[in-house]
Order: sequence, then C-alpha cells, then structure tokens
Amino acid sequence: MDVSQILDPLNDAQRQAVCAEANNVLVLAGAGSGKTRVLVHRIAWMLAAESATPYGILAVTFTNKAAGEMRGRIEQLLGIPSSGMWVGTFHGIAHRLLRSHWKEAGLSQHFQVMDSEDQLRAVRRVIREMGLDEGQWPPKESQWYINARKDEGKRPESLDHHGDPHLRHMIEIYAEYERYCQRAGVIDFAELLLRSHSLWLEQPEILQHYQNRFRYILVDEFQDTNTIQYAWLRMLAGKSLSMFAVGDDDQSIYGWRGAKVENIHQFSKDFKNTETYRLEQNYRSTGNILNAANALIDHNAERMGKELWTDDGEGELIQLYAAFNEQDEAQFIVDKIRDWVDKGGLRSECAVLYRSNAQSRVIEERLIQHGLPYRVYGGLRFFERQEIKDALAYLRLINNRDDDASFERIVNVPTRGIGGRTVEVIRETARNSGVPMWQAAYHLIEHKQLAARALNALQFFVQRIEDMKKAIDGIQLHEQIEHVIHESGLIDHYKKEKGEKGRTRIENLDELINAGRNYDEDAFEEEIEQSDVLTAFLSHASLEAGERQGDEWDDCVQLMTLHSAKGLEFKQVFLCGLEEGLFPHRLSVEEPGRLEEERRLCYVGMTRAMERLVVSYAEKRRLYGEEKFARPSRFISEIPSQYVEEIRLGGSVATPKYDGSYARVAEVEDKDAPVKLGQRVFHQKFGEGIVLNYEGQGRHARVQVNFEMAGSKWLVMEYANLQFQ
DNA sequence: ACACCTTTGTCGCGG
DNA sequence: ACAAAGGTGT
Repeated sequence: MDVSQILDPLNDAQRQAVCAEANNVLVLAGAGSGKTRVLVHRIAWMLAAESATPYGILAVTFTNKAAGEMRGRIEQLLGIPSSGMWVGTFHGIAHRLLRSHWKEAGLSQHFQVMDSEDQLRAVRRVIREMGLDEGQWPPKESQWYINARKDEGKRPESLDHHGDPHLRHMIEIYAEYERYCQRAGVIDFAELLLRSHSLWLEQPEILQHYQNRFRYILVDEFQDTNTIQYAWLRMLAGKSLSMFAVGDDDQSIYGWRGAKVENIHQFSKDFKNTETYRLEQNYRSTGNILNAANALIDHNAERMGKELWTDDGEGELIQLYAAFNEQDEAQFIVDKIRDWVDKGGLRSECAVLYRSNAQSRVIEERLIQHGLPYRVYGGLRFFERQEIKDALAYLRLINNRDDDASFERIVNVPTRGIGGRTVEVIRETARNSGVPMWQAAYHLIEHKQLAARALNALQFFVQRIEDMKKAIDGIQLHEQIEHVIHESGLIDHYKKEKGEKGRTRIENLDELINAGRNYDEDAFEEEIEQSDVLTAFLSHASLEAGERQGDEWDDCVQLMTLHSAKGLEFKQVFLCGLEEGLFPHRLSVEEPGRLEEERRLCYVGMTRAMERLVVSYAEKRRLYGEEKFARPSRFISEIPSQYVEEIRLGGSVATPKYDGSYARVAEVEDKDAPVKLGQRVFHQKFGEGIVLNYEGQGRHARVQVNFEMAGSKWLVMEYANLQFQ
C-alpha cells in the first residue's frame, strides 16, 4: 500500500508518533486528538514500511466496543480483513490463549467463564460450605477482596495475614474459592489474566512461541492497565521489536478496579529506549467546550501536564439547566433532543451520559413517551437476563457436567420436585467424596439413597440432560439451543408467567436462538471445529454479555454511563445528574485520589461533545425509593462561568446554584407544559397548593400539586378544573 | 415441595 | 423501587 495514504491524513505530531523508530513508543494523547487514528495508522505503517506481517501484530484494548472499532478502522484503512492479527480485549486475548493451552494451564477442556453474578454465587456457596456466617462474612466483600488480589497478581499462598484474624479468614475464603473453581472447571474474569500470566511463567516454551510471534504490540488506553495486565505485557514484550502504548493520564477512570496510572510513568523506565510523544491538538470539540474541560481538569493536582487546543472557533456556550427533580430533568433533555431532530439533526448524534446505570430508567420512560427510539449501552445486558442464564446453564451442564453452579441453577428450574432438601443431600454427598454434584447425583440414584419421590425426580432430570446431550450432538448451534430450551421445559415454564414479563422472556429465548444462528456463521468463518462451537459460544456469552443487541444501525438516541462513553464522540452531549453525592459519588468524596478520578470522569464526559454540551442537575431526586435533596455538583462551579449559559424555563421553581454571573441567562418557554412548575393553584376541594411536577401534555396531562391542607396529589388536568393564581 | 408472601439488600463503573 | 433471598402455609 502507498505510504502517502498512511501519512497524509496525519498532523505533524501524529506523523512523528506513527513513524517513530524507537523500539518502544509512548503516546500521550489527549481527548479527541486522534488516538485511535494513530494506533491504526501505526499498524498500517509497520506493515508497509517495517516489513511486519499481520501475523506478528497484537493490538490490545479494554472494552469490546473499542476492539470492534479498531478492527473496523484497520479494515477500512487497509482495505483487507484484519485476519492473522490479534485484535481484542485483554480478557478476550487471555481467553484465547487459555483455550489453546487449557491442558498446560491446568484447566479442564470445557472450562467456562463466570460473570460477576456467577462469581458471587460461587463465593456465597464457598462461605456456606466453610460453615461461616454470611452476615459476618458478606459474600460481596469477599468477592471484592478476591478480585482485588487477583488484579494485583496475588494468589492466596503469597498472601500474609500478619496475625489479623479477619484477613486470615479472607485469605482462607480466597483459597477455598480457588479450589471450588478448579473442581467445577470455571474461571472468573480476573483469573483469565492471572492464569495466562502464570502459564507463561511456568511454561517458558509457550511464552517463547508467543514472544517470537508478536513482535509488534500495541496497547490502547494504557492508563487503565492494572498490575497483572502490565506484568502480562512486560512478559510478552520480552523479544518484541516494538511496543506502542497510547494513553492519557487525564482519562484514567478505572482506579476502582485496580488500574494503575503509574504504569504510564513506569513505562519509560521498564521499556528501554522509549520515545514519548504528545498529541494536544483536538479535532473534536469547540473552543468553549475545550476551555471548560481544561479548566475543570486543572483542579487535579496529580497530572503529567497537557493542555488541549483547537483551531476551531469558540462555538456555542455550554448550557446549564437546574431541574426541579429527575422527571423535570428528563423532560428537559427529551425536549432538547426533539428540538435537535426537528431542526434536521439525527437522533444518533445525541448522547445522554450519566454516572450510574440506574439513572437511565427515567430518561427511557420519557423517550418512550415521546416516541423517540433509543439504545442503552451497559446495564442489564442480554446474556445477563434470568431466562437467558437459565438456558445457558442447561447448555453449560450438557457441555461440562462438572459445572456445579449450572447444576444448582437449573436442577429444579422449571420446578420438578427436587427441593432444597434434596439439593442439600446432593451437595453434601459431593463435598464428602470430593466429586462434582453431577456425579454425586448419579451415585445417589444408583445406591437408592434418596426418598422414592425425590429419587424419581432426580433420575428424570439426569436422564433429560443425557438425552439432550445425545440429541444435540453434531447439529448446528442454533438447533442445539432450540432443542434445549424446548426439551428443558423452559419455554413452557416461562409461558406460564403472567403479563408482559413472560412474553418478553419468550422473546428473549427466541432471540438466543438467533444469536446462535449468527454465531454459527462467525464460527464458520473463523474455522472453529463443529464440536467446539458450543463451548466457544458459551464463553462468548460471558465475555461479551451481549453488547451488540438491538439495531445498531438504526437512528437511536444513545444512552450510556460515563465509563462506557470513553473513546466515543457525539455532536450533542447531555451530561446529567451533576449533584453532590451522585457525581461525584458519595463514596468517592472521602478519598482524595478517588475524587480526582471522578473529576477525570467528568472531563471524559465533557470532551465527548463536538458541538453542544448540555449539563443538568436535579435539586430533588428519588434514590432507593426515597426523595433526596442534593446540592449541585462541585464540578459545575469548577467550570468558569464565561463558558456557560444558564437555561431557565419560564417560571421554573429550580433556583440557580451560585452567584448567577453566567455569560448569559436564557429564558426558554416550555411550549408543551400544561402548567408551570411552582405555579400556585386553587382546587375546589383541596384548596390552595403549588405545582410540583407534571407528565404528559394538553388535556391528558397529569399534574402533581402539593396542597397546603391536603398534601401532595396527582390530578388529571382535564378534570381537576384548577384555577391559576 | 411449592406457591405465595415478607424481608433484605441494592444503585458504583466493565470484562 | 425493585429484585432476589428467606420464610410461611398448604
């Protein structure tokens, strides 16, 4: 391919980084400075000018979304499929290694990956089996402890309790949990990395094979690497010709899961002959947005120092809206999106970003109300739904009979007369003879060590699983899935569930068959052995959790957390819920380091916006089903007021949060509002009151009024006959 | 053993 | 507010 094609679209700084001759290159790339572009063009450069082959290239990212994006852009630039190259997430690549070397890694051939819910169940089970009290040893806490140690690369043997009895128990739980996973043939996310690291450590010839192969390693979002990932990279890079890391310390937002920003500083010490490049020209946002973001991040003390600039004009001011409550906030956002669309904009150019997943619901309801299609990223994902996990558990057990977690999940789903008592006997038997529950069940049936009724039921279950295994041998994946969800009785079981819920569950199970059909095609292309397709699909379900559901190409409003927005850009961005306690989150305020991380998160959110940034907060919000009042986030006051205009709806009850000296105050008439918030009204029966909230429009609108005598009530405008005062 | 009801924990983010 | 875990009555 022509070298000019690779280099011409780049600016000077980008070109220097792409063509760098040093072995090891560290690129400090600010938000919107063309980070992905540099990575992709570097790959093209290595192929064109450095005699690299696709086979020798490994590109690592953190999220599936980023990996997909990179693959797409490589293919776009090179005009060929990225085959031969390994492009994927740390976890995905580690998984691939372990599948190839399951034996050397000490795993069973059909080992399965647990998601965090499965892991929590496993930890709970271990704690119970150890005879510990769940109240005193909360499974959540142990799960957190175990994952944190794994992220640090530490096994229970290498941990010291220093005489602390609490710590000693934690380490024991960790050790017992490891034995459980080993027995059941399952591994958790952190274990993928830890295990592939120790595989290389203990099997030098395997390590050498990969060191010889991957001479060109590229890492995206380097600031998010944790201890074990960094160690993993260092080990692999032993013989590499080029290690190319791209990162931004101002966008380090994964400290809570063990990421070490220090790895950026460490890089040039550990990797000899490192050249560092900085990308500071921003091609994404307007001047105002950029200046505001720069000013915000300047409140952080621990920075490597970097200031974004742009050639573009100032653009619009940042809009700030003080909502009365979360309903009002959602209404405001939806109105602005409708406005955008009315003026010819696309829905997919609008993104609503929030701190925590739970905030999406109110916005979703409002979008539905106005008939705006939307798509939520994250949250409860497809493969995490109850009915899907049930179906997967059947497939897992058929695939690997040692999988106790799956056994327990479905042995009595749908109910078939195997109650808690019987399950306990099976569990006991299994534990006493150190075998999986499946074998224990067999043993109990053979020796008739159960009451006749339970015995029959169990025998029926075991037989059913065996039959299914035989029936699905050699047929296509989607046929296997279809067979299993029918034969297991899951379809009939969920058909019985009343209302909307049951119907969606059946739809989801049908969708699972579809997912299988798609996977069949992928597997064919990737030349996966027919007999391994099921195993691969089940891992895929854990690792990707169904991010790709829904119609990606449809024109949808985009809803996601700030964390999942990293790396993306949108013309119009709504940053909502900027309240003390929510953002920054209350648990982060205590620890100074964590607070800076929250600020970086805010910085990430702001720099997603290309043309328009709208920031909002609610003075009152429902949390845990309770009304809570909050102050505006400190981040709002950290944005210099000259970049901000405040939006006020006519007669809004919400009050401006600080001195009010914004560049501009825009009074906007809310044309659809049936009534103004804060309006005083009179009702025949209830007397005088103040409008707190409303939903809907025109005659069918419902209004919430707080009456002085009668308290708060919801009334329908059409009938209430309110008099305005 | 199971359907139904009450209690409890969660909503802090991703693979 | 909601879902899952735990408890109760049949």
